[in-house]
Amino acid sequence: MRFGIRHIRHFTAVAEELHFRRAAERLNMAQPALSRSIKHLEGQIGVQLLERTNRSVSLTKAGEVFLEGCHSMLANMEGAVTQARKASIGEIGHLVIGYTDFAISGALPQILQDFRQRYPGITVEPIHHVTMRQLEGLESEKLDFGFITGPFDRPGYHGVVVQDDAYVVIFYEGHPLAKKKSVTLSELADEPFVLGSPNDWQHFHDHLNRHCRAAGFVPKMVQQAYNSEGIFGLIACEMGITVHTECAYNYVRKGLVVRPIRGLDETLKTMAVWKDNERSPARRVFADFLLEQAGGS
Amino acid sequence: MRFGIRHIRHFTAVAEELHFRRAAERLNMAQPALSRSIKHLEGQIGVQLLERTNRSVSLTKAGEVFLEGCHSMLANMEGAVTQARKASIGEIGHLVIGYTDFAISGALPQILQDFRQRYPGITVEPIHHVTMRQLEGLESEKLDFGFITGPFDRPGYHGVVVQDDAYVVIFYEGHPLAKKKSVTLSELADEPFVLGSPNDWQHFHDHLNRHCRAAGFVPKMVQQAYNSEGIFGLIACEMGITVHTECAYNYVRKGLVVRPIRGLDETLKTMAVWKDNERSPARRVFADFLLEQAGGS
DNA sequence: ACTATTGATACCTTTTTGATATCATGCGTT
DNA sequence: AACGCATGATATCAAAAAGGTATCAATAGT
Repeated sequence: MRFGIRHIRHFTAVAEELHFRRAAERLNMAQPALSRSIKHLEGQIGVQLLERTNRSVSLTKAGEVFLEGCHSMLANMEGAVTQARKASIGEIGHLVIGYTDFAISGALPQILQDFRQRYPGITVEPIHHVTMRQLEGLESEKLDFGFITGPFDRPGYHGVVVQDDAYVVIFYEGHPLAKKKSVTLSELADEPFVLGSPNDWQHFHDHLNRHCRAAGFVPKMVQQAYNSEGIFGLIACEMGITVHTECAYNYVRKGLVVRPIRGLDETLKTMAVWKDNERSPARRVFADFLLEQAGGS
Repeated sequence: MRFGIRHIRHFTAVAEELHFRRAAERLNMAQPALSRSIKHLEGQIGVQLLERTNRSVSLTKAGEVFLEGCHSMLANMEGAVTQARKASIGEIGHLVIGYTDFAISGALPQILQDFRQRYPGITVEPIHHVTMRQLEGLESEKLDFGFITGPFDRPGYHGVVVQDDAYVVIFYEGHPLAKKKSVTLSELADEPFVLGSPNDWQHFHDHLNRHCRAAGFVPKMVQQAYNSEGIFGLIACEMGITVHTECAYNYVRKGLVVRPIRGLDETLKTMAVWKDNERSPARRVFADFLLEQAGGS
């Protein structure tokens, strides 16, 4: 079966015009070459596709069948080329994106929504992981992007802050301090804390411990949970209080009270981070999108 | 986009081997030619498909996407060629087949069933028409085959008898003659007849009238119907009797009695007829099948 | 630094494709 | 019946595409 796309184009033209000369004109070539081309094609597939009398041309049954095949083949080819071109400029692709509790409670949903609207050809696959696991995923190329708890700066990586949340305290209703409009960290020195498990929330623990140490105490953890929902649940049971970030305003359950922390200027930064990779145009597109969002706002 | 199937084959080989020399071996060609071929392809679609370091080859995202396209394209092409070949030898196709009441009550169902089992690639589309309409359909190529009431012999046409049915009389239960094991035509001379409408049943009428005339009478038609079912229904209402063929044994309703006609050696022949047509391999296949069936039995 | 491996390049040959001129056939017209 | 016109086929030559051989350049492993 030695024939090319050229032959297929020729055949479809003749099959559609049912006229060699007109078909040849349409193909910008001379009629004899076309005759030979068709004959070659027929020879290669071993089937007569056209019935020629000296006055007219008509398709054989096999020709009809083959014509259909030709059409889908040509469409298929155009499609493959178009898709490949789109893939090369990052108009289609797939991104695996890690996120933390803070990211999904904050800026990430809006970012992904905007991005998907602007680049509908790029599918995103968000996966929940704590910061450390995300960094491993990025290193091993299992993740394209991480939305992690900052700060973060590592050679070969890029990052942009997408969230810059002030810390807040979360009380159950009826807690004595809940009556105040705001509290200071040192007021919490003797409170029992409900916190994320140290393994999974390592970054947050580090930040919290640092701030508390600055305020002159070490937080007493009385309960731990595996995610924000769990923490809020335990607080609702009045087992303790916690420090979280202002993104909690969006998600905290009934029966809980959120209060700003007076005198703590530190914030918890959530960053989008990624490794450059020439092989993934979609990744560059998303990176550019993130930088543009950060620069624009 | 000037590239051929050749290029696609080359690319898939390299993409699968991720190695130019091995791919070239697989394609039975030299490595430099392959390198150039791929480069040409990339140039034509304007996208880099392969990432080459001097030590290894890998697919770009665009390459991955295009590879998928190549696979379906190749499959598509193989399929088109195979289908065309099958169509040319009549292994796939479509046949429009006319039939009369006598044919569908007799041999046709078994014939079609056997044929479809043997040539599953050929679809059949049976259409009910009286003999005259079928002959028109054959002439205008709207029908591939007719199953008509014979005899029939016309230049350019072929035919084979598929059914050779003796005539029978159909009485309602309680009719005086129904008590006899058999009757002669002349015994029916004064009976009221229920018959198919002359327009639609022209052939049958001609035969019946001829036989009755030979027996010395003209049948008195008191009711007409448009098909066998209708005739049988009217007889069940005791509006008259009819002459039909022995295929009625298969279908006649309760309350009716079928009796052979003594002394009438004539039969009603149902024939499959068709025009030769070089352009329809499926038609020749079915014709051969019919002739084989007729010859074998 | 040396070797082996890998893809790229240069140069030539073969194959494929196309253009021009011309032929053969059959239909419609005179 | 003869002629002309339209149509596809054939012959021949030229150009383009594709392939082969020899060789180069880069690099990983020793």
